[in-house]
This record gives sequence, C-alpha cells and structure tokens, in this order.
Amino acid sequence: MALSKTSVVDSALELLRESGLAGMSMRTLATRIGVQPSALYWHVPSKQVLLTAVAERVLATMGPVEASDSAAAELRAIGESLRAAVAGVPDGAEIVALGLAAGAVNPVAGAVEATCVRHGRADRAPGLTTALTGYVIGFCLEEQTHHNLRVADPQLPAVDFAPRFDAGLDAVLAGVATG
Amino acid sequence: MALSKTSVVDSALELLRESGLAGMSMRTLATRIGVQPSALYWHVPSKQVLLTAVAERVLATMGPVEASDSAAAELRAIGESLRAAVAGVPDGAEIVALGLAAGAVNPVAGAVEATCVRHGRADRAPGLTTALTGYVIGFCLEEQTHHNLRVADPQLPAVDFAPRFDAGLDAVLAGVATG
DNA sequence: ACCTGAACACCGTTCAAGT
DNA sequence: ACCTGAACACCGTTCAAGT
Repeated sequence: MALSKTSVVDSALELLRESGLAGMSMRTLATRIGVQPSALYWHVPSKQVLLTAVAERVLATMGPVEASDSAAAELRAIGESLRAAVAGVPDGAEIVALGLAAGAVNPVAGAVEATCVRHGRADRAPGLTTALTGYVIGFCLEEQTHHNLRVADPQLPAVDFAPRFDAGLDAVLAGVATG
Repeated sequence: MALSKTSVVDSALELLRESGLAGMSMRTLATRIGVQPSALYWHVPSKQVLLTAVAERVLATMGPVEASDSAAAELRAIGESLRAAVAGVPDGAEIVALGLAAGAVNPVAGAVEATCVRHGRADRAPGLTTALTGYVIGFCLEEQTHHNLRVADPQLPAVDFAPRFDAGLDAVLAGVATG
C-alpha cells in the first residue's frame, strides 16, 4: 500500500500517542512505517508542517457543544471540550499551539461566536475566544510538562490538576465582579 | 574567573536573548563561555535543570504591582506584568511553563492573593491565579511560536497580538455576565 | 575540585542515484 | 513518481583521564 501525506500523518499521530513528542523523531516514524527517513520528505516538507497537520487532527476531535439557556454553561462546555482534545494526546498543548500559530482554524472561535450570537452578545466573542483558548492551552501546557517531568523523575511531587482546571475556568467565566 | 552555576545561568540567559531556545544548545553555550561542553555538567546536572533556573530569572523580572481601589485594575496589572516578563525573552512562555511545572514559585500567586485579601475576596485567589497564569502563558506561547514561524518563513501573515491580548485579558477579568 | 578529550547514541534534512 | 543510501551538520550526555 503506497505511502501518502495522510498515512504519514496517521502514523505520526499513532507514534505521538505511544511515545509523546520526545519519542516522535522522523527517524523512528520512518522505521515504524518501514521506510527510509528521507522517504518521508517526499510527502511532507518538514517535521514542523507534519506537526501542524497532527495539530489539526487533534483540534478536530473537539466535540460539538449543545445549546443551553446559560451562556456561561455553553462557554464552560467549550473550554472543557478543548481541554479534552488537547489532553487526549501527549504534548497536545505544545502541538496545538504550533498549529494555531501556523494558521490552523480554531474551532473555539466558531463555537464561542455561535454562543455569543445566541445570547445577543456577539461583540464579546473575540475576547472570549482568546481568553478561553489561551487559558486552556496555557493550563494544559503546564500540566503536560509536569507529567513529562514526573515520568523522567518520579521524585517530583504529584499534582491533581483537574480541580485546579475547573477553578481556573470558573474564574475565567465569572470574572472579578461576581462572587 | 572560575565557572559557577550562577555564571552558567547568566550566560544561558544571554544566549537565549540573542538566539532563542533553538539556538541555545549546551554546545554553543560552552563555546560562548570558552569551555568544553562536558564542563557545564559539573555545574548543572542537565539542560532541563539549567532551563528551570533560567525560568526563575525570567519570573523574577516581574515588577511589583501597586495597590488600587479597583481589584480588576490590580489583576490586570498583574497579568500585564507577567506578560512583560514572559514576552521579554524569546520563547519565554515555554521556558516559564517548564519552570512552573518543575515547581518554581509563581509570583502571580502572591500578588493575586494580596489583591484578593485587600478587597475581601481571599477565597477567589487560587482560581484567579490559575486563570491569569494559564491565560498569559497560553497566549504568549502562541504569540512566540508565531514569531518563530515567521522568522523561518516570512510568507506567514503577520498578526498584531497586542490588542488581542488586551481583549482576552478584559474577557478574563469581566467574565460572562457583565458587559 | 574542576576541566579536557573522546566517545556514544542520537537528531532533521538534503540529494544523487536507483526503479 | 516515489524511494534508497549515504552523507552533512548537528544534538545531550557520559566518563576516563588530566591538573
């Protein structure tokens, strides 16, 4: 079966899930596919471009968010959906940040826009998109980096990030004024 | 003049400012200091530990935030101060995320705590600290990654991140409810 | 105590040559 | 069109040996 860009990205995502970014070299990817490293460069111009393609796959795993009468509930669901996608793959935060920086479409933007329009606050969509996306990426980056450090050195104290994520997301949605 | 951990970190920060993370190899760092690469390992156990020391230096550049009658104004100043520190050095977001994951003290925590106590909302400090820190790191990571991509490929469209940062920070501080 | 020299086990990427 | 083979220019880290 012939190699293609799609199949290379498929294999890259598999390898990423098994070994993380540190284990995902072009050479080990080639070995896994059963080809010489240089063969990959016929289908993909560089590792960076390959990773942005992986990022788009990761972002595509974000589920749709159902409408609700509470704008806050919808926005919370969007944030949790992005977190699920990013945390669903090792080093997802770093990879998605690369993808977004490279110009990948951010599904959060469309979802937040829809929510804001539905609640008559379309003007707030851009700021809320930036806030939600930045928060989730930043939080997950720290969490996943911590995880990687702990794999290398189990002496590092464990941290339960889940409740902290919720508290931070609550703060983002509540702002300063409300209690 | 003898080498020391402090002087190695000094040189690492210099090199980082000039060449970014991509240009900051242990080998070029050693060359710049005028020593063999292996000599660095007498003063520092690994590159990762060296980078966490650099992260602490970066975080230490956060200026103090003056008290105000508006809690939102103080929190905004804290967020801007973290951004200034992180954006003040190439790849600062990635480095600071590593430092925080490794257990570095987050100056944002103390500053937010003080602000919340002063305004009688001490209970909100942890969530706001997580929200502010995550947002600023996530935003700056995307911004700095975009910058790095644009250096490699000037075809990539330029983006003005400054107003987006402000809009996102406003959204974080305002929450969903207020207009 | 502190550093050199030399090696080990890797990287991403290029490019002529094959089919 | 698609892939191999071989090379180029790097990495982080270790460790015996020197001083």
